[in-house]
Amino acid sequence: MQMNSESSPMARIWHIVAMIPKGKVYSYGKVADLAGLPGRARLVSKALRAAPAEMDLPWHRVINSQGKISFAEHTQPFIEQMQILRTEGVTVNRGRIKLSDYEWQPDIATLVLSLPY
DNA sequence: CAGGTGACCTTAA
DNA sequence: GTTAAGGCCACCT
Repeated sequence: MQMNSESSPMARIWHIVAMIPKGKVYSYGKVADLAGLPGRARLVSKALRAAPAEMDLPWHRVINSQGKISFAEHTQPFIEQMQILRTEGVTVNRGRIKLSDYEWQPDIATLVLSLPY
């Protein structure tokens, strides 16, 4: 999906989230950074809520900077996110994920080629 | 316009 | 390992 430099902030966020590989996770803040929106992590959560279901965006791979699922524990969304991550091979304990094991390490070259110039 | 609220982040203790 | 404060920004009362 190639985009021009006029793509909306939300579209750029979706684009980055779609690049997170199965079995990996990435934080709201870092997604915002790669989308060219430093300091706007909250916009990422908004974008995930607003994403059309048909996009099949891997929203579950986005967690907070402390390596935890951001939904409140024991809530339905929390449980759902944890279950999906586990089916992808991610170990989750009490909503915590070890970033040293599962954080996405984006490839700069690939990234540059897929972003607007 | 003035708060309050979030699927947030960094820093400092 | 925590938590608290301050910052942040889009939205809603």
